[in-house]
Amino acid sequence: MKVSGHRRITIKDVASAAGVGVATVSRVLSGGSASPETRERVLAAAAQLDYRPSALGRNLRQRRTGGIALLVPDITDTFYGRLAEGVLSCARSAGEPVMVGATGDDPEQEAELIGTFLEQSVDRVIAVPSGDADTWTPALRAGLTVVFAHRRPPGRDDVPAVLADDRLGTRTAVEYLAGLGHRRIAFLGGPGGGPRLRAFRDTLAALGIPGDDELVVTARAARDSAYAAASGLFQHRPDLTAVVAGGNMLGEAAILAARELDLRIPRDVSIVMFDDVPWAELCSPPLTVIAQPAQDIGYRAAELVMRETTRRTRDTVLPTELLVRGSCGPRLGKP
Amino acid sequence: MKVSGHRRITIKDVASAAGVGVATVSRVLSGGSASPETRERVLAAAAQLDYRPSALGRNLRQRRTGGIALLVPDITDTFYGRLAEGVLSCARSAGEPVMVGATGDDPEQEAELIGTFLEQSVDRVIAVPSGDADTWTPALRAGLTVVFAHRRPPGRDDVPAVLADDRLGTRTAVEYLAGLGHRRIAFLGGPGGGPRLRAFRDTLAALGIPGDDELVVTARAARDSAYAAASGLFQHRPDLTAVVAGGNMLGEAAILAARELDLRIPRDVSIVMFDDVPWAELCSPPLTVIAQPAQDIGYRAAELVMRETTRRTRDTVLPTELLVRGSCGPRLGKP
DNA sequence: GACCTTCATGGAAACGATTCCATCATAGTT
DNA sequence: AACTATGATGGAATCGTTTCCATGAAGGTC
Repeated sequence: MKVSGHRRITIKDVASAAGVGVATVSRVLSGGSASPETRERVLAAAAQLDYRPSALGRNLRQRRTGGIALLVPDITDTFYGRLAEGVLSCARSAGEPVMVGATGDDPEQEAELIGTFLEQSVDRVIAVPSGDADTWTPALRAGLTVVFAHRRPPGRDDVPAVLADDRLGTRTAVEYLAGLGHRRIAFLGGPGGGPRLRAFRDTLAALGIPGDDELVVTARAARDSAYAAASGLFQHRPDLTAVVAGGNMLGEAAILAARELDLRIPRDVSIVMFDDVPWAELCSPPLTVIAQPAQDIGYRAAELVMRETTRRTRDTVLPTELLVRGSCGPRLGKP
Repeated sequence: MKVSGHRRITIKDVASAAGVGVATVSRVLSGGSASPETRERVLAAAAQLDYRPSALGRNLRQRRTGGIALLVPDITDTFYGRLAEGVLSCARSAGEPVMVGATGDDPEQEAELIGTFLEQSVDRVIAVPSGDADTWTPALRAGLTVVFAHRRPPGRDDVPAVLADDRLGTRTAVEYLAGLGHRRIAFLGGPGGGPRLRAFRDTLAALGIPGDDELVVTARAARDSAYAAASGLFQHRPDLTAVVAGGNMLGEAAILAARELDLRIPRDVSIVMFDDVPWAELCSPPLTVIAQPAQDIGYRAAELVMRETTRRTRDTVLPTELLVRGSCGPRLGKP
């Protein structure tokens, strides 16, 4: 007695319903050659039975899943949310499923997630990497196609990346602040902010403003760490007049910390934040930001990883834009 | 000549390296019985070869993937971001991969994504549903375990859900506003806001405040639709003195629209928003909100869907909390 | 010593697709 | 008419696991 409840309908069922062999069904369904008449019969049978090919069987045979994995530090961060949306929308149009993992900016968790993906025979990964170059060696050796988004581990130049133009973005921001008369400009960075930090220092140097390592602070990924870093910065260096925040969580922390210490924006301190977020306009004053095309980064990365011909591709660098709103003002005379 | 580049290491390799049969290897690795001595040999061989069982083979044989799929309207929305984070963190501790899909609040896309998941033999789905009860019939008939999060399609009471206490949250907010003297209170809702809207009307009725259908507006999921709805509300009904926004995007739209029309908050109009977001404190005035445990909703839903015994479970309802900040004030005399 | 139970073990059959290859019919060429 | 080229077709192998089942050894009981 068969429980006829919900046995999955397989290609065999379709084959016998259409009175043909399984090979023929497979061929028809994947666009191979078949006589018009047979094709008709097969399609009718498939439709009638509501047949859905099992990805499991296909993947095993082809030893690939076609699936895309996405690794971000924190899906809660709107920047990564937008990036993910870009990936999702590109994958959707290709009908491919996307696995998402959050690493918490922890190389160990990242490695673990890569392991999971490898086990699942995922064959394409888009990652905002947290680990170093070695973390990615196993993945590459296993032959999966990797594209980095938003940043890359130092030294992993054999993997293509889709990046915002951090260098120019930072320079524009610093030049803008310098143009307003600021000299004591702080940089509040997060994990993986190397290129921005370098650009920050280079720009200061180019402008003839002496560097000052105490004006550079790096926070860990968490919100409280960002707040602590910002607060410490303001307290230790009351002479600073401007801050460049290297991400929306850092900007948020800077505003909160400034408010806590009764520093008015932009009168007492000017703030430029990386990443345009919806609430930047809601803030008072509205925040001057360096907008990054987060969604586009995700979309391009997905396109790239699906092309599969990623060996030796030049990096894709997308433009940023300084949106001047109200959080920066001229340096007022603190003698 | 073997290209020894990167052929995947299979259970056969381990078996022959350990000098045992494949069945024994499988048994050892999945905790079956084996003599201590054999177990040792197998484990050693597996470790030495860096063997990773292929999920493909296992899944096919077992006709299940163990994977979890997550369906949200918009991964860009921080509420869903936090919800996703909850799901991800629960799944991570179980070592299970998570597929994520964004429906854009479109039943058609939702149905399509469900189809993709079915094809992938996903067997657990957590969804913030957009479609109606029928959209979910195919999924259920195919035997997959579904848990709804945040809301449920009307009439789908056979599927367990993890929800915030919308009813009480709404009531608390409306009572708070009424306590401040407000009588013309508007409700700005989004897709799937049925329960909240009902609670809104019920509470008004209980307080003896006459309902007014023109004070209830429903927007589509997109940002511009939210803005249009909010703006229209303020323009058509200059007599309203308070707004309950049914989500963070709607709250954002309300603030923007109010500002555009030179309505001051809370002097001219009081605003309570569903969902506590980081920027609520950054706003000026800081926003009074009804906080929802978004991450917890996701986590609980994941726990539930992994228990698999979801048939006939009571809904999980999590508490909300009114956080009074500065966006609500007493009704000022407009005679 | 005969018998039964218990246990470790490995061969082989699934799982559901794709794809190689042999077969056969048909049409085209000489 | 014989032969070849072409194209449709289905059987069977394959992918990497798990799991059923048969086998045989070891140990216990009468």
